[in-house]
Amino acid sequence: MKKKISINDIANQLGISITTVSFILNGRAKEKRISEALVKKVMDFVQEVNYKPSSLARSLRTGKTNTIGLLVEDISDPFFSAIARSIEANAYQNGYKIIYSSTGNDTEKARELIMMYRERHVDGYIIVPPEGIEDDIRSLIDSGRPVVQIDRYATGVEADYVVIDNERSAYTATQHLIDNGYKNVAFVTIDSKQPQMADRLLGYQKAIQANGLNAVVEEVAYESSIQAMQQLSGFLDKQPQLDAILFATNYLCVSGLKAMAARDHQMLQTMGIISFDDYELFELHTPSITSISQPTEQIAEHAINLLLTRLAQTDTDKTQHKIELATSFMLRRSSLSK
Amino acid sequence: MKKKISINDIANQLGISITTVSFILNGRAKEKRISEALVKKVMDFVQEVNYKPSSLARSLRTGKTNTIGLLVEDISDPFFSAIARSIEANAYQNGYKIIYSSTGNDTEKARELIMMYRERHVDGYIIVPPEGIEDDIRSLIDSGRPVVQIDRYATGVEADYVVIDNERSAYTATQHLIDNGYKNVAFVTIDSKQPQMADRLLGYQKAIQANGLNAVVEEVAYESSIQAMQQLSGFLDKQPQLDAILFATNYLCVSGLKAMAARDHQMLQTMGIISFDDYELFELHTPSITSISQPTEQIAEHAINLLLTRLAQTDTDKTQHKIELATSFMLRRSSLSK
DNA sequence: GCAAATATGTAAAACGTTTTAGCTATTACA
DNA sequence: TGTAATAGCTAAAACGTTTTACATATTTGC
Repeated sequence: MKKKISINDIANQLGISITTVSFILNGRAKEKRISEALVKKVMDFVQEVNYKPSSLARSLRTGKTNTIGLLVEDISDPFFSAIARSIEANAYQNGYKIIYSSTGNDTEKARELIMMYRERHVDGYIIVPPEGIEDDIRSLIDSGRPVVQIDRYATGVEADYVVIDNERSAYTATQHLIDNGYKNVAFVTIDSKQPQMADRLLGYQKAIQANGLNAVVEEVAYESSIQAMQQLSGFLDKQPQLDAILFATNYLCVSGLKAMAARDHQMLQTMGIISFDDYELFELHTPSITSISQPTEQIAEHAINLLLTRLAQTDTDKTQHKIELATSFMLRRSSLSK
Repeated sequence: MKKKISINDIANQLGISITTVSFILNGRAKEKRISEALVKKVMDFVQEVNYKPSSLARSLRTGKTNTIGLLVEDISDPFFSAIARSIEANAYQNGYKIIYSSTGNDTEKARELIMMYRERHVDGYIIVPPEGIEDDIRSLIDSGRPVVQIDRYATGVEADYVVIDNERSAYTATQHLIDNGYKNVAFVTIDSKQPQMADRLLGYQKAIQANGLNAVVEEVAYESSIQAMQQLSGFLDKQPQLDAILFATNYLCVSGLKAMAARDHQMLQTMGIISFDDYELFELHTPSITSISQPTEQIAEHAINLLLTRLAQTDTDKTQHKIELATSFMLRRSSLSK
């Protein structure tokens, strides 16, 4: 348990000033005209004693922590963990570390977490914003801390975001079902008014309307898989005419699949099913499930790039960057027609 | 973009010393006999200006960052992300933040990450150790930094760990297959000599031997799902006598399922299948797949508790804590008998 | 031979806390 | 009245960096 060595120790042992050591360590030797000989001497010594600067002290002085705060809804959700993985890889390549948390889509928790991140002097934020977090995000922006939102965005806040084309994706999927002969297409979503869900609903509605069909929308107050499954089971009972369902999220679809499997295995074969968010399960399921796949790597890449750009520029550019990515349609089930 | 306020500003504005403010903020007012009146005055002021102490400065002074470094193999793996989620929840309740990374089971990357964590003065470590990381972990322990390993452990290192009873789980699963009439049970694993895999193999071998059967072991050099699927497809070709397979990890099983589905759908119905690590997919798969489910919350809870205990005690207790948890057998497939 | 330019380096402040050691005024006690 | 105890508060060092502003010696140009 040897004592940690500091820049001071180095300076003392070498009989030079800590300023010199600092300059050398920060690669400003040429600029500061430090002799090659001294540079070598210091570097060798640093190597020998395996000195590592304290990022704490450095951060205190410079005001930069090289840390990015990542706030997702649930890190154990495959969609978010895939994004987290990509963000992490990108960030590390650029010398940034990630500190993450799950909000559980709870506004109060998210608010607390943002406060914690602030106290820790996180340099930038990547946030999946829950409802009601608008002011907190605005406050971050106003105090010069860059924020990039992903998956959805807080309305009325001029923070960058990268999302997918929800309305078009939902429209295309619905139209696809209709084109394949389904006439009673339902939309199963969660009870959220956030834009990503609103847009999906809108896309569905427009497609239904364009084809002169009847819209059937079921909002699930998702708490647990079991509870959702029960609600959906009841829904299926009440709407026996349905021949297809578009699910707004992958976990809703999973609950739906469970509900159908539990009540009537035949239904799984005949029902037209499409889900938002791809999932390994959908590929292997019998029958396999067509899905709207989100480009997680692209989302992560755009988000981190936006953030790094903001972090690099000193002047606070006020123009908001809005990125809307296309989804890819994972057409699986050849049985996707009547 | 108002200036950040410091303890100094408070002291100045109130005409008192920063020492006093610090004592009050740290709840040491009574102990230090600060008058109630002054305490209130300071507290009110702090509230009013919404002062938040800089954790950086505090950490620099105290040497504690209240941060835990989490190093898993891959945060986007459902098993690890579930653990991460539980660890996160527990840590936050105790005032700790998590900073995480994925090693990809790459020793060099893990080594770098540990160095970064060190530089950042992470208080404690929770690590899924790759092979060859023994010295680095030992070095952490020797310098008084607590480390808890999960899922597996570096051999010959006296660091706490929490794992599952791999040998027994594999034995039980193998025996279960045999009890149900399967006679040619293979074990599909990855090409790793790490203890968790070695123990699974051992459990399988002992069960096979106890029943006087022949062991068939396939080691997959897992790189991608596709590549694993191809290798397994070849394996199935070469071993037509097989009637059951025990998979050492869930992703191997998924690759196996894909391989079987691609070549011969009938095989899926007749083959006895059990996989390590439960996965939502296994429940919904047709037929559903029996699995050995790891208690992720328990693993997380034990890990964080071990770590917090170490962090709390000042004396460096050298006794190593080894926790081995039981798995639960998710018996799914009623067809799990010939 | 002397001013200016250049080469090589350093002292000290600052970042925002915590904590040790101590100071002054009042009260208690005999 | 003199001394000890207590109540209430504070000065200053320390944590480990970065950075501004300057110091000293050497070389160059003429």
